[in-house]
Amino acid sequence: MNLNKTKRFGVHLDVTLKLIKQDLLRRFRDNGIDLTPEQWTILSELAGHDAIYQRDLAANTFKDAPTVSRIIELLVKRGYLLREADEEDRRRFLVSLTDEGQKIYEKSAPILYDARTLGWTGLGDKDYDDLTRILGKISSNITKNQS
Amino acid sequence: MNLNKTKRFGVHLDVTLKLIKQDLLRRFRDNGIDLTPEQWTILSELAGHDAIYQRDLAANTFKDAPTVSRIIELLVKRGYLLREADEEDRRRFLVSLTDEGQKIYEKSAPILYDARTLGWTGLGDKDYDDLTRILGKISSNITKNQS
DNA sequence: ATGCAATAGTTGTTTTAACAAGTATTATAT
DNA sequence: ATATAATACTTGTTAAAACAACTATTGCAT
Repeated sequence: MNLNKTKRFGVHLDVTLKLIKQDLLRRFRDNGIDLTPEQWTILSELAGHDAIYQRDLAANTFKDAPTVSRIIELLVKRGYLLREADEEDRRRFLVSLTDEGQKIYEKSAPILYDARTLGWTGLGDKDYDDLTRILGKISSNITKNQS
Repeated sequence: MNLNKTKRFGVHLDVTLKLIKQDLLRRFRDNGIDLTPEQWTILSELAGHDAIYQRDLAANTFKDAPTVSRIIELLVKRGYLLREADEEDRRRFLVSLTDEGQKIYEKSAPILYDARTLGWTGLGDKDYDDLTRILGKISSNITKNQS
């Protein structure tokens, strides 16, 4: 029951993630790209594929349905995404990149590259393995306990 | 310029932190505690001290002034915090826990303990050192580059 | 001593996220 | 075959965060 003896991993993650997102947002802005990190996540998920169901977009990006719905709505409004009803199941919507969306994705890719490269300076493959292992363990500890 | 060769550490942090916050929120809710993780951060920062300036609360929790202002407003409304003007400098406000605030903090502490303990299951001191070192390095990489 | 800059905090707007509740469509059970 | 359940998505509400713009107070320069 002594809180001081527990590992305060949440705070560390919170602070670092905040910095990462602020940094990326600033880099986008400085390069005339009007995208948030979250919007970029959706674009990058679509960049590899032809068209994706909103459902799968949500699952792949670990966002919930309402959040994905609103991000898509916003990106459609800006001309980056196309949303069309599925023929076979009219509950579903297929989402894909427009030419504009592809263009902005390609423009943003080198910025992501720079941000990641700089953020990872002084760290190696072993560190990445450790980080993903530890974060994966925390995640599975939480999700396994919930079911 | 090849994005695939960079380390995608941001996504991992994002997903894990989301799970941690969802888990904590659910635990609070299940125990009849109406607090968000962010509100808890403010309470816990105050728990050790007599009274703190909003300015320092913001710095210590890595939140910006408007965010802290609104969280405090909310917690004052619920009777957990006291906000009073500083005598010497009337721009400043001193924030402190009320008895109710102290009570809810003490009620939430064991929940934090449980959440942290479970989240860290199967991980050790060396892992914690690695995690904090890696996250600290990423943070300093970003902040040093900005100045 | 006055003007100007700096500091502390608030307010407005937008985005993301969580949650609850809603609609529309499809699947399933009896 | 029809009622019910499940699925896909939307809408409303609240909170947190980022940013810009604002008020009020204090510090500083000349």
